[in-house]
Amino acid sequence: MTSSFSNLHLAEPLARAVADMGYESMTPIQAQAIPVVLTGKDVMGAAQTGTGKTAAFSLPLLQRLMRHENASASPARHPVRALVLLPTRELADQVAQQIALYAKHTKLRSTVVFGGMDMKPQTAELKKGVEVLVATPGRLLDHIEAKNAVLNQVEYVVLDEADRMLDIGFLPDLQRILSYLPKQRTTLLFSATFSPEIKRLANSYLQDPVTIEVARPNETASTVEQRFYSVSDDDKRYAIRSILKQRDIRQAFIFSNSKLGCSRLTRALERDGLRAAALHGDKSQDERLKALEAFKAGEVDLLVCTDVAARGLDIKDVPAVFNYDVPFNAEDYVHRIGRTGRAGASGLAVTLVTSHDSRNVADIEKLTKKKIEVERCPMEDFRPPRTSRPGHGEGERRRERDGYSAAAYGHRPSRMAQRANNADPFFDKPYEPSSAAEPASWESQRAAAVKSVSPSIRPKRKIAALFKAPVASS
DNA sequence: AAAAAAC
Repeated sequence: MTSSFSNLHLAEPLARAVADMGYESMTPIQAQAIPVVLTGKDVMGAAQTGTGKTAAFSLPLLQRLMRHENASASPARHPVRALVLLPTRELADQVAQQIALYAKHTKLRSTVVFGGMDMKPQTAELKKGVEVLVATPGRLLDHIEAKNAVLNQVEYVVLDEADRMLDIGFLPDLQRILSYLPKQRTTLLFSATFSPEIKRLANSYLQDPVTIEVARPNETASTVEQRFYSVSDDDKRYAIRSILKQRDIRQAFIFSNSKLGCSRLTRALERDGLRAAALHGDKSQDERLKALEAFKAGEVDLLVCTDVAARGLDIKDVPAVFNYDVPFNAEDYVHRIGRTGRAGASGLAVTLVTSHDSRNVADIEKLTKKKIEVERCPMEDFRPPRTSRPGHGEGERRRERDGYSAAAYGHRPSRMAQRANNADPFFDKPYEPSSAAEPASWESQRAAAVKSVSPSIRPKRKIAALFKAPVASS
C-alpha cells in the first residue's frame, strides 16, 4: 500500500525510530498530514481521537529541524525551534515522551515543562538547550518571565487539542506566549473537534493554511459502541457496577463533571470494594501521576476523573468509558469516549442520563450527527436494602428496588412517601426520550419544570433557581 | 451549572 512509513523517505534516524516502535502503515491523518507538514505550510488538522495525531505532526517536524541540527552544548546554539503546547500536564508529559522516542536517534534535544513540579530541574534542562519544547501554558510563561526559555527563534508552534487551547480559559495565556514568538513561523493546529467559531478564530492565527480533515470533525470512532442509559441520580453507581459485571469489564474511565463529585464517587466505589483512583485538578501532581500510572499498570481498575483526562490520554486497551455525568459540552463527550476504542480496538462508551440532562444529550446528538436512543438501564440489583430506616417491609424494599410507581400502589404518592423514596418529581425522574427533534428552549423547559413542580414540596431557593436566566454563553 | 492552566 502507499500509506507505508517506508514510502515517506524520512531521514534515517527517524525511520529507525519508527521501525523501533513497530509502526509500518500510516493512519489516514498521518498519510495526509505528514507530507503537508514537510512542506512547512501552516496546517489545521482534524482527525478522530486515537488515530496517531502526535506522530502526524512530530515526525515531519523533527525531519525539518534535522536540516540544521546542532551537536554543540551551548544553549545559544540550541535555541528552542519548535514549541508544542497542550492543555493538561499529563498530556504534555505523554506527548513529550513520544517525541523523545521519535527523536532518540537524532541529535535533537527535547524537554517538557508543566506546573505542579519543581521549577529547578526544568530550568536546568532548558539551560542546557533544547530544540523542541513541550509545555503547558502557565508554567511556560513562568519560564519565559524567568528568562529560562527564550522563544525568539521558534520556527514551529504546535497547538495540540487546539480548540481547547483557543477557548476562553486558555486564550489570554496563549496570546501572551504567541507574542514572544517570531511572526515568521509555521503554525500547526490539531484536534478531534472544531466548532465553527473556534475554526474562525483558529484561522486568524494561521497564514494560508492547508486544512486536513480525514473524518468529519466531531465524528466519533466507529469502533466505540455508544450507549445512553436512563437512570436516577441515586442509581448511577449501581448502574456502573451492573454494566461492569454484565459485560465482564475490568478497567474503565469514569468521568464526573466536578472535582468534588469525582472524589466522592471514588470513595464510594472503594467502599464497594472496587479498585478506584481519582484524577482531577485539586489533586497534587504527584497524586495525579500516581493515579495514572497505577491505572496503566493495572493496579487500579477504575480511573475516576474530571475532564482533565478527557483529551488525548493514550492508554492501551481501555475497554470502557462511563459518563457518570453527561458532559456540559458536547465536544467533551467526543473526547471522553475517545479514551476507548483507540488504534482500531473496540470499546464501550456508556452515558448515564437523568431527567435534567435532556438538553446536553440533545447537544451531543446534534454535534455527532448520530441518533441517540436513551435505553432503560440493564441493572442487576446492586442497590442495598435500606433496612436502617424504620418501618421497612416488603413494600418498601420493592419500591426501592423498582422505583416508586404510583400506578403500582393505586394512589398518588404522599409528600412523605416522595421524600422517603428520594423521589424528586423534576430532577430525579429518569430521563424520558423526547420526540422533539430540537432540544427544548430554555423557556419551555422552565415552563414545564414550573408546571410539574408543586411549590409546596420544593424548597423556595430551588424554585428561585428555576427562574434564574442562564448566563449568556460566548 | 465545571474544569483546566502558575505560584
